[in-house]
Amino acid sequence: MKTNEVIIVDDHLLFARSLASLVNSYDDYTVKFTFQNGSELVDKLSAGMKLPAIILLDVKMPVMDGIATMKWLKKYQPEAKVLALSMEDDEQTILSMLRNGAKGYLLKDIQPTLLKKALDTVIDQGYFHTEQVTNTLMKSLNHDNNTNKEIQLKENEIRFIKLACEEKTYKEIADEMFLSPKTIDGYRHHLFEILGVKNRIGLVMYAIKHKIVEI
Amino acid sequence: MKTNEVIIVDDHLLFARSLASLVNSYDDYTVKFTFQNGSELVDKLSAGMKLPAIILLDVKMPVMDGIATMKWLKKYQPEAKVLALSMEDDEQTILSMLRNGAKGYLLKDIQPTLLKKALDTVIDQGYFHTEQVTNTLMKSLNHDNNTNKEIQLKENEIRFIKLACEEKTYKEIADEMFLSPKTIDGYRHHLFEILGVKNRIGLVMYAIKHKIVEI
DNA sequence: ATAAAAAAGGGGAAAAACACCTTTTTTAAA
DNA sequence: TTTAAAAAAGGTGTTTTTCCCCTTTTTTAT
Repeated sequence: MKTNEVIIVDDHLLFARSLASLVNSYDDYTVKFTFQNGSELVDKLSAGMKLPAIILLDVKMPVMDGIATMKWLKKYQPEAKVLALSMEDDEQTILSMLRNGAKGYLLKDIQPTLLKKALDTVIDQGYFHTEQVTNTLMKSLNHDNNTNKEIQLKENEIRFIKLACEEKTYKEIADEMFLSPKTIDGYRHHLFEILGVKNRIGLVMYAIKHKIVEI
Repeated sequence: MKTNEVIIVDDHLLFARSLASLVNSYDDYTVKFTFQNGSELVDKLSAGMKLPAIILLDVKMPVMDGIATMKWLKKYQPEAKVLALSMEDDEQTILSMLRNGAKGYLLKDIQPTLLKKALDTVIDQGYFHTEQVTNTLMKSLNHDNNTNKEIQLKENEIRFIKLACEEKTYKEIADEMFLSPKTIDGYRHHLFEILGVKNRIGLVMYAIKHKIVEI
């Protein structure tokens, strides 16, 4: 039987190493490499490394995270079969990974046997989704409003949001951004509208939920 | 050579299982149990199970998290040797675990070989601390102010903070808590003072940092 | 060239922040 | 067990910030 090559990308070395030994214990899978972040993977692929059968990709990583990695893969290696593997179970993250082509999304609290099944199913059918993740997605689809549709924020808007999460007045933010307070007021108003929030508190909560600011 | 019993407490089954096989590969350590949360551990200890040589305890868990578990152990099983094992690297969490008696705090991105060293050192010397964690603690000690000293919030203050993280006016919060807006203003003022924040934004950020509100 | 957006601004209402000040309730100590 | 101190709750009013509506100018893109 031919063995399927697996690459693990996870900054938690302890986990990555442990996971590797688990995967290696399956006799039709072999871990070829473990990388600590997306950019190590991208470097190797850019240097001509051939795609493995499956990439197990963590979402939350420093340097180049799961979503950034998926975006790169979607563009330059769309054939890559990626299983996202993460403890982040928020809609936004899951949606983002799947939108960018992940073949499945496993939460790290799954039963170990499920990993084997996921690997097999991705090899056979090209995708694998747990009930848990499917439920999350369904919930998000039936969400009263459309919290979906990726909102693309401008550079200045992001700068503004970050400052709005600090204990600053809009006047101070305006000074720091070398803009008129009225322009800041415009940013504020526009963001309230497109993000569907009512006040600065809502803006801050949005920023945190969507990881625009790190806590 | 006698083998040291280890118990792993971690809700991420995949990780727990993988970690167990890693620990079992050391010939002087044996994983006796893996539990999914603190309360499973507490149940077994309450039922008379004897303490293992070392407990590897995750911090972020549903049901009964690491800090709650440490508090229980401190009270009822102060002899327990616990190594906290977590990806949370924020001061507050680390401090809280160590204050409650953890013998060490390992971040999940450590080199796998360091785990063995940590286990050995805890057995031999009773504690083990990485440079990384020591640095975090030092930084917190030298922190301009005293962000330390666990602040004990009252029930009503916590209720208020949670509502303050929603897009509500103080008037609405007062109504919801059946209190005068002026009492709410008192809470606000008092919290600003004891938490060292300047405005409601600061309060919200504090609440999130200290996990008073879930996001 | 023209439309769309970003930036800047005026004026005003509402909410938040702040400053004192009073009464009641709880807690701790004499 | 009274008394002092501290915490909780409420009152009135001022200043500052936030929020909202609407207009003009400047920049950007088609």
